[in-house]
Amino acid sequence: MTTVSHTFSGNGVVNTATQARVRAAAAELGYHPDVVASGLRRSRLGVVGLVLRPAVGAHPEHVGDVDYFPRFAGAAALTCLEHGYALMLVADPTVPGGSVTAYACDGLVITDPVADDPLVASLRASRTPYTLVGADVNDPDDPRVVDIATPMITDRVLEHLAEAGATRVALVTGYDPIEWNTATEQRYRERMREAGAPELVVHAVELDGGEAGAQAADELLALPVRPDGVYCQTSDHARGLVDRFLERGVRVPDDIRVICGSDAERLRNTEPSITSVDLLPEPLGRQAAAALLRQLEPGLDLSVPVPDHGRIVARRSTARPGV
Amino acid sequence: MTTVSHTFSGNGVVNTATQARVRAAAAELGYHPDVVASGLRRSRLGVVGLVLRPAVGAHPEHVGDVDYFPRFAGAAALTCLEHGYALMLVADPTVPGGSVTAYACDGLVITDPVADDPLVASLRASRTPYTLVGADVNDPDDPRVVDIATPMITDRVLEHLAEAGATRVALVTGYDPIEWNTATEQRYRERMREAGAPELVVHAVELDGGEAGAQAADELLALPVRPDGVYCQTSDHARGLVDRFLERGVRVPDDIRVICGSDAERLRNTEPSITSVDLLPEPLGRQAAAALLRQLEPGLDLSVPVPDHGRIVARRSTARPGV
DNA sequence: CTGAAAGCGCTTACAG
DNA sequence: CTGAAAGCGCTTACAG
Repeated sequence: MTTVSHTFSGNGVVNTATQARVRAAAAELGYHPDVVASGLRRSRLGVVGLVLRPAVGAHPEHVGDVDYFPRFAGAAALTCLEHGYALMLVADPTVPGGSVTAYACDGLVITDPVADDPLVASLRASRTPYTLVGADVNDPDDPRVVDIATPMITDRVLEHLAEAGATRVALVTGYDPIEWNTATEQRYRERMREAGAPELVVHAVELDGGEAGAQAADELLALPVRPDGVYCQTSDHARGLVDRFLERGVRVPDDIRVICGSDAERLRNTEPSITSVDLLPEPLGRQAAAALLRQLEPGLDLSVPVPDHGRIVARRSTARPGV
Repeated sequence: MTTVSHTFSGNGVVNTATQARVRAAAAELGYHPDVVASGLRRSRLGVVGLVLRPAVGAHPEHVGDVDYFPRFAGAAALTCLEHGYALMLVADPTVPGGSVTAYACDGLVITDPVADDPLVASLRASRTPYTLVGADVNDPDDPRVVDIATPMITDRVLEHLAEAGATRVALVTGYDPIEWNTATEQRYRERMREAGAPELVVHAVELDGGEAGAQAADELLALPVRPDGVYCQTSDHARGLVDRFLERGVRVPDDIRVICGSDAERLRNTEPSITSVDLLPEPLGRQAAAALLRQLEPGLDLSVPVPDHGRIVARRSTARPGV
């Protein structure tokens, strides 16, 4: 048994000829080592977990912006596979009654952790390696965070709107307490204050985003100073918002320019098409996986490109009027 | 121990009050059942594996059409999570020296199995549940296949080219022995024979697709009868093919119409943009995951929409000349 | 309803 | 270099 174990794990010293005999016998018998038993014994399964926050287990229909998630996961998976790890997409184990599979992973990548994330607390307590994509807003100094550059992206968006001719810009953001929401709002308010402009912020619930976006449109149109530019973070909201504007006879982009914070299919082939930020999830996914693998195996040679953040895809909804 | 095991697994009978005490104690201690140990004992981990064929382990840079894979995996993952399973992206365990993690899964989904796939043979031998996406071309009657409707898609593509004015259509296909390649070629040849048209087939290697596509363009231009329409399956090939056409002064679509068999980012924002088939991987992913989950738990209530196959996204490269 | 005991298939010192 | 043995944390009949 020792010999077989050693030849497959590469741990002990085994005569090459013996190794060959072992492998030949294994092939003949269809034997291969049991990863689960080995994982139990060594407390190491060769699996990286990915949990998507917030709310994937709870509301599977709402995976943030649906175009973002598969691109992120795909890139992370390839990075893992290249280094002998599998990537497992797991449900949040802290939701009551939920699957606890996540705890089987050697480490976890968590996208968009919520404030005081209970899962992060639990991982810390059990000393499980983890990497966050976007910071816990109540713990901005955790070093195990992949930067998503929210303030810089906010700046770029506001500049783009200004160049498109907007002078009074509103923000439509969500309620989930994740960096993407809170840091965007914070930066937006800073910039408005610096410019002496009014801070026009509307919050929209994440669930049923189309309807929530329409309501946000109504709220914006009811403001004493009507905005002529809107930064709307999620694509569900942006879609509902623009449709409601049009219903009510408000022209996009002529009366109000709209930019969405996360690119998605539903922004492309519509009238008008909606400008958005491509968050470039692939390099982020590679980055996050690499950061975790480095914790799992400090010796690993992992060079991944440092991502650029937030490329703006200009579409009709921010074209200069008359263009 | 029995009591704790039973309260967490729901297997035996435990007094509700006792259950509450067990859970309270567990919460206080930070205890949760070890999925790996339980998996070892029960030979069931609660994990569905997904292996992407061909060649992901071997050539990670070449994941077929890169837009297809994450969309498929994302949809499959959501279906699994909704039913308490995790989805694990695993490397092919039959490649020598590769990770053997795939065998830890309760069942596997395999996309684009190659002819006489050794992994499929090994799963059959070990009676591991599996679902194939696209048939093994040497075993077309395996019932555990999710249909990818290659002949129907081929028909639609040829009709689209005909409507765009093409009268001599060539096919650029790959070498991998997967249904998508072989069934496309077979159907194409049938249709050409029926129409009394020449069968113009060029094979291009999958690796380094841009260069291979350029070479395919040269081959097509060297034919005695030059085609005026091309069905090019992969987006790498299509991109290289069209670029070479343009370099050599052949106009697309005026001289040759081009349609690509798999939609991808790189076909959209180029001059000319390239018409393609959106293979609608999301419903396929849901379908495949559901088929596997049904094998794992026959009682499961799984209703997934039956997918439509292959929606053609018309772009510039098949516009009627002069339009 | 709850303890004691065997065993899932490995890994890893430890003798031979 | 190769067997025998304990133990990873569960599950599951089996007594109490």
